[in-house]
Amino acid sequence: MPEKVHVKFGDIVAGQEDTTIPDAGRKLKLSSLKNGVKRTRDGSPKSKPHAGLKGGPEQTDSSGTPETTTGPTQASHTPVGRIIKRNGVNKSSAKAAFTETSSDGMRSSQHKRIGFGAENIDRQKLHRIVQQHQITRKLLPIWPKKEDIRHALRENDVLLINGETGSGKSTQVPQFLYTEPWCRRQMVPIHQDGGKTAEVSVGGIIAITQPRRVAATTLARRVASEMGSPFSGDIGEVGYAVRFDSFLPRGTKIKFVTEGMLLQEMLHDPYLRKYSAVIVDEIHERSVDVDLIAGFLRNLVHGDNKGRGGVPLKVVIMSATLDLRRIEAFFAKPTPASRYTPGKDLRRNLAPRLSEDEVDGDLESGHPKSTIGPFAASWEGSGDSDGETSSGNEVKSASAAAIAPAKNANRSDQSYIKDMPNSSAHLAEPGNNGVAIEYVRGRQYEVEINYEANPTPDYVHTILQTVLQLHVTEPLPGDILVFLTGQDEIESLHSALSDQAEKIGKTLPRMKIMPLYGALPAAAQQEAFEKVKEKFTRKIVLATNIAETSVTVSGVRFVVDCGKSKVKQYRPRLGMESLLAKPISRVSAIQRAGRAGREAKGKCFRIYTEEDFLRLDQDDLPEILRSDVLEAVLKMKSRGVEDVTNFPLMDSPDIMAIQNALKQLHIMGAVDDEGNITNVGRKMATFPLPATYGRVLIAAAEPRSDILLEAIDVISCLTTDSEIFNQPKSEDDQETIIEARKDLMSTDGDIITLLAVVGRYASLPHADRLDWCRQRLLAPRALKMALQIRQQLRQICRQQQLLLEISPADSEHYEPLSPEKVVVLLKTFLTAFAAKTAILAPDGNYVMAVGRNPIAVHPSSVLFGRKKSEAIMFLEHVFTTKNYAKKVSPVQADWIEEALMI
DNA sequence: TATGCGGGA
Repeated sequence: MPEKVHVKFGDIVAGQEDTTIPDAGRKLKLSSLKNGVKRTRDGSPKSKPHAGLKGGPEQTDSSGTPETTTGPTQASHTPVGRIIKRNGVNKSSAKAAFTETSSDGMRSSQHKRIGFGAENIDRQKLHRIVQQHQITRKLLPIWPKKEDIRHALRENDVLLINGETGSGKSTQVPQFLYTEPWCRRQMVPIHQDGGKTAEVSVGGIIAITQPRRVAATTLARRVASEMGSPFSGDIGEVGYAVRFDSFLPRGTKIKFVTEGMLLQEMLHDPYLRKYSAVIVDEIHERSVDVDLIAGFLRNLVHGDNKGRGGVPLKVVIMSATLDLRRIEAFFAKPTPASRYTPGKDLRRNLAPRLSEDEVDGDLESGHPKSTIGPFAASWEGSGDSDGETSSGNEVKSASAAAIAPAKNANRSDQSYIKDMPNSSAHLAEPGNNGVAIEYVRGRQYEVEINYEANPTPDYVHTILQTVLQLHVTEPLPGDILVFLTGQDEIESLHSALSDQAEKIGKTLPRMKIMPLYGALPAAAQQEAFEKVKEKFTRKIVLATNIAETSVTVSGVRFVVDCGKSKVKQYRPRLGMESLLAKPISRVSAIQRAGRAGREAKGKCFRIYTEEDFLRLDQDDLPEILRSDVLEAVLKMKSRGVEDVTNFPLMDSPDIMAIQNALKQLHIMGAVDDEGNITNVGRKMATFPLPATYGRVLIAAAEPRSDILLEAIDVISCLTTDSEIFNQPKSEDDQETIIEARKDLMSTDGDIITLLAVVGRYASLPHADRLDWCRQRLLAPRALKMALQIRQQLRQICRQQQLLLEISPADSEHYEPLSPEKVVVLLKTFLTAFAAKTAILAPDGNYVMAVGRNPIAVHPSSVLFGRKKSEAIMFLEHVFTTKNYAKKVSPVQADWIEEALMI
């Protein structure tokens, strides 16, 4: 057997660090304290009976329903302290809940319960729960950093925290900070237009952003429990806000939000006056939204804060990977030595990407093999390699971090750091740039890394062998998680493994093979995440990237990594996106391997060579460099950015991509000839929709069209996160589906078909809807969501005065759209999609009206395989095996001409 | 003529 190399995950990540950590200066900055206006303090909490901890052992009050609100008004605009009326109980009698603060968060969280004054029983139970939490909280790696983190933010406005998985940063950092003096709500004078001055409330809440809804809600619940703050009722200190769902009790001090939700709030509150601090969690995932948030926060920190009455906004950036230097440079106080020029100084240094051939290469043997890796040096350099015992306090002090890199021999990592722009300038003046940094070790069991000896020609086949070998040789417990690129690979490996499973001897455990990808129904996904119930059975999860970042797949001790994933890539020249399998980044490979060490020691099998690994890019390309930036540009413009090319972004898109976006926005009437945002553009941005769909709604509301309700119906269907039409898996399925949906599929294309589906569905009594869906093999959950979105969009349209106050209820008589109205609706879509059209060429293929690229109707369209019309409009297109048009409708060539003229 | 990596408002 080949030699194995034992690598601890923290070590790999930590090993990339090769420089000293600037120590936060010890000078006390008084400015932020001086500004502090005396706190409005209400020491007499109004007590009102309410429920105990939701989910707790005893729920004493059954009268209160969960305080979870629905609908956009409350979700996005509810100011804290607003009186929310529910269950017919007016809660206005309760006074503003300002909590006692003390220098010790623990003590205060125990005695300051608001609303529990009269209920000794509740108070005692909560007290016990909080005490129990204290024991586990103190064991978290981040706990000993508590005072350092508080200190850092008293002296600096920006703090970067590098906290690995399991460090406890997401739950603990807000709790460390909410009792800080700078976190108090203040009434400050703000000068307004016309020379008037108004008293405005600033601060009092800490926002913490999450990339995913599930993270925002579950973290809020967890933190509420740790603080003894109720998760139902009208008073509490911890809340959350995600689309369609928010819980914001009066007295909220810590608020978990999705990134998109914070951006939405910035439309109405560009200075984030509600907040004393914004904590950006998981910034390393680098979504477009988080990049925009980082830019806005940088402006708020370094720009004028007159809009906040001079009250500084504290910013905490948290990341699980160590590429903090660029972020530090980004947030550093502008000085002559380190002037930040958007899109120039921070160009990322990318290693050339491996081509498909280089990664696959050719190969004879498919046997897993291990080699000595470059990461043998451990974080501390010695000891502490036992994962079982290392789950205690593993806090990395800043000074120790300076030692570790010397032991790390990886040249490629070092050169990556060395070439990092701006790094040396800032390291020369530690602690002087207004940015503090803390490093916290994570909790991660040891994971042994194995590589292929030689490149594999067919990794699905090699993975099959590897999985079978693992199953035969490794004892239970120990589930296997396989990373593949897409549904097709998952299905083919699934069937190959199933064939083999039947041949396996009775003495071996059974194999429970579970696919896991986004298009699967939620229940099937959930099953893959859960522990396997059957005895003497090994779970083998075949997953896409979905398993890399979201919820932990429990039970996994073995990871098999194909080394690739499908990535979206925008091509500014063609104005379209492709979706192709590409080699993953090193960070991503490390993340995948880490999935084996969440519960115990684990092993990772990389189905590529170590040389391949070393040639991978360090980081993934951030999404903003891979996407059509039309959305991002509109978001900037609508939030007050006049010159988008000078907006500070950690990574600036290609200038051509920005120009394309501006051009498109101009065609849609979202920006005027000078590039300033128009009223149409502002309205577009208020919709929780792609900009194009927002444009369609505005066009639909015009009197000459008068087709807004229908457009809302269609767009509601288009923006559900799961497909309404379950896709056939076999040819037999295909036949039955066509038969079952005969009454719905329209020759007028996918738009009209969706309109018919949601119209029919909504007209049914609730009791009949499920059966109706089943008979037609439609996804009931998706349709339910469509109606929810429809409701939200109708409400926004009413607010925007696009829709009259009265609008039909859900249940109504369904009537198919008249042929005249069909034309109107399709032409309405053309106002935003004129460029996404194709004309039938003489050879019988479609070519795009703009650019003349060939394009084919995607098999998921109702128009697939039907007689071709003279032209088509499509709402989506993607380049995979070839250029495909999705969500297709037949149009006339002269309609396109007309639309392009305007 | 033959098919959708993953998030989010």
